[in-house]
Amino acid sequence: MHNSRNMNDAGKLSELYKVFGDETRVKIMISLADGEKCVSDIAADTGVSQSAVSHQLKILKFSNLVSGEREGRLVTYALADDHVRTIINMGLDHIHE
Amino acid sequence: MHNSRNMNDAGKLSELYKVFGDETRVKIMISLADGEKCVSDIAADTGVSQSAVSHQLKILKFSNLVSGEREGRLVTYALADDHVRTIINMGLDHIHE
DNA sequence: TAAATCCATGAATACTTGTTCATATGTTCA
DNA sequence: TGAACATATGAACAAGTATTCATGGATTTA
Repeated sequence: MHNSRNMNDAGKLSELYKVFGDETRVKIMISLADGEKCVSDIAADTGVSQSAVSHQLKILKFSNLVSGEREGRLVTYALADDHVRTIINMGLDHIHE
Repeated sequence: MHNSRNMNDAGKLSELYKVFGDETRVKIMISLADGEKCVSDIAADTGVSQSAVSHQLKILKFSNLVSGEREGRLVTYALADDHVRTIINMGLDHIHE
């Protein structure tokens, strides 16, 4: 017997976790957990090309996991809220146990 | 500057979340959060074909997110531990906020 | 043992998605 | 305004993966 509330949740939940399911995006979020950074610094920190970082930042921003703000010719990105940090940290705990 | 510990973590972390990033697998885990079930009951509960359920259960078991045990001609699956339940519930909290 | 039931699995297909490459847009400064 | 720098973006390509279909393997029971 289907539970439509849960089934609906399953779709939303998988969409959320799908965003965390990419190494580049996780690298970006771990990098930002250190503090806000501009795109080129993220690229340097993660070893991912500027273009790839920019593409992934767009996805992260659309998913409300990071926020971006232009400051001059730089655009500074930051984790959207502590929830993101919590999800990352909980995963790290799971891995390290 | 790369931090090899974090970069390594990023890979493991994304692998973990990737497993949660599929609607069918989330449906299965939500179904199992209700209690252990055999494959055909999971299929009925989620509306996913027996074959697809079986394929995904294999992935979930390999990832140590569920455990399976044959009992006669049935095979009963259950969530591996409370950690899985926690990850699911945390995601649900995030979605419902 | 034969039939029925339950589950697993391999192959094929279709779909999604992440990266690269080239280039466009936006911003500062000389 | 032109040059240089920072970021964004579209197209194309490649890689990964979830489902279906058909079938094989395992277990019970008549």
